[in-house]
Amino acid sequence: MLDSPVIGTKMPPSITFTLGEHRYERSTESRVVPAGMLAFPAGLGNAETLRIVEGAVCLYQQAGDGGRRILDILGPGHVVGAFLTDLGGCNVLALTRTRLAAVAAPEEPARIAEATRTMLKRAQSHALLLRGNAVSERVASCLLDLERQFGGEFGPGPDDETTFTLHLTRADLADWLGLTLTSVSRGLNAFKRAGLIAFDHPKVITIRDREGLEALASGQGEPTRRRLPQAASPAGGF
Amino acid sequence: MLDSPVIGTKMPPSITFTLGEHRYERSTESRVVPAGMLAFPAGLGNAETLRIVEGAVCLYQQAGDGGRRILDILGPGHVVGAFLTDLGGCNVLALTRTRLAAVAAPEEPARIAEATRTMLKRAQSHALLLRGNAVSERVASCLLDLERQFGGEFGPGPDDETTFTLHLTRADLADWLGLTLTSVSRGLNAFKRAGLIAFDHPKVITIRDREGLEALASGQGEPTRRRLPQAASPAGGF
DNA sequence: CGCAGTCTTGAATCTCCTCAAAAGGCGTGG
DNA sequence: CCACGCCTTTTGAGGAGATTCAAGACTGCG
Repeated sequence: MLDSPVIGTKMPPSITFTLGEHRYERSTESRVVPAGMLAFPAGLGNAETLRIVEGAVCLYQQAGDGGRRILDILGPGHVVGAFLTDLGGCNVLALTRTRLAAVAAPEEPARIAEATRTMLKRAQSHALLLRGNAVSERVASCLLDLERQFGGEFGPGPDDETTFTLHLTRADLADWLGLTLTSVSRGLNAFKRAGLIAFDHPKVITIRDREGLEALASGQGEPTRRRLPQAASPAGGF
Repeated sequence: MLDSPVIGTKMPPSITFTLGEHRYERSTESRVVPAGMLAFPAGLGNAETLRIVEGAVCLYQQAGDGGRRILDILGPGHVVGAFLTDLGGCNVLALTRTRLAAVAAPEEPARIAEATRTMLKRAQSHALLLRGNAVSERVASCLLDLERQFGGEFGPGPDDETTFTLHLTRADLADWLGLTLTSVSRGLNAFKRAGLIAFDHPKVITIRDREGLEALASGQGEPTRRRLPQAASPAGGF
């Protein structure tokens, strides 16, 4: 298991303790959660609102048949808390070693309101993405989102290329995007062959042609399976 | 165009005025918007927060190519306002003659916060619906949602059947559900043949077998095209 | 080194979409 | 009142894309 060293040099004194089989680290300012662990385990102060400082989490629902249903992937800057998990019986799972900072009490209500708006917008965008888009559009869109969230990790490379770590498996990606594992893999490799992205290790992605991906993500690409009907009636009457 | 008579007998004195080519009706307590008209036209006091008293509206984005992208359908009880439309450049369109009541100033912030949470939950549910479900599941789920929202119109019929008015065209439904017009029509008629629903007029739907629809909506029905991959890794690791 | 999990790739099937045409409903005007 | 046109809805046939099933390659770990 991870040794949970304190990252950075100016961290306040922290305490490390064990809950179940996992070790948590906590201080007055931030908390570190190892990969694969819930960010809000029972007994850790569930009511807290936390801001992701580094790492990645996924917001998911536990389906009845044991499968996960990933609602969103959140990186640094996003605010999570009971206001999210209470909404639909969701969980917040750390996809990698994630550091979270408590949101100060005086500004907590405003942060929660802002985060709720942000999540609503993301959920609407995601619904639109899933509404009628082909594999290539879904994969392109999610790559761009993940790049925006995690692209700062290694800094920009030559020729405006960005490399980031994919914290999800192909199966997770498929779950999030409403596709199958094989379709995601095919999509990623098609992009790779087309020179839009590059990857040697399946979890380290380099964006090589952002404009090309954006064109695909917005449905401007070659006319693949468009599920959009012709424009609706001008005045949706009865 | 409609004559905009005041519905009900205990309405407060109202004023009627014309904006563009449409006639609006307004009072200190409520406002009536005809079908096909925006609920927040410029010049009508955009900043107001309104609660739907009766009728139906759709929340949609105007796509670049002129098509609509319907995000949600909202019936009585839902709260709409600038907090929604500002989020993603959306519009709120009345699908039928709709009466809206202003939310009183003292309780407005709380209502907005509550409505934002409600809309987030709806958006997440919708994304999950669109994430991996077949035509029958999408149509069944949306019928149940519309029944919950508009089923009180005619009251329950015999044998627990509920009849409601479908304020949307098949094209609108297809847009909302990420399908095509023909697929929606096929789905509805398949349900009709199966005895799950009934309709003579295409806009007046009777729910005849709610449990059957619920089984379909939750994916418990006959194993149609399930896009769910096998359960993800237990600890989503790297 | 072997194992378990992940990722890639191939072939066949199936669902849904596209294109197309006909039927039904509604308002307008004769 | 009926005929006409427009829009909506229904239904059919064919094809494209994604899924399913299945096998093999790769990675990381014990």
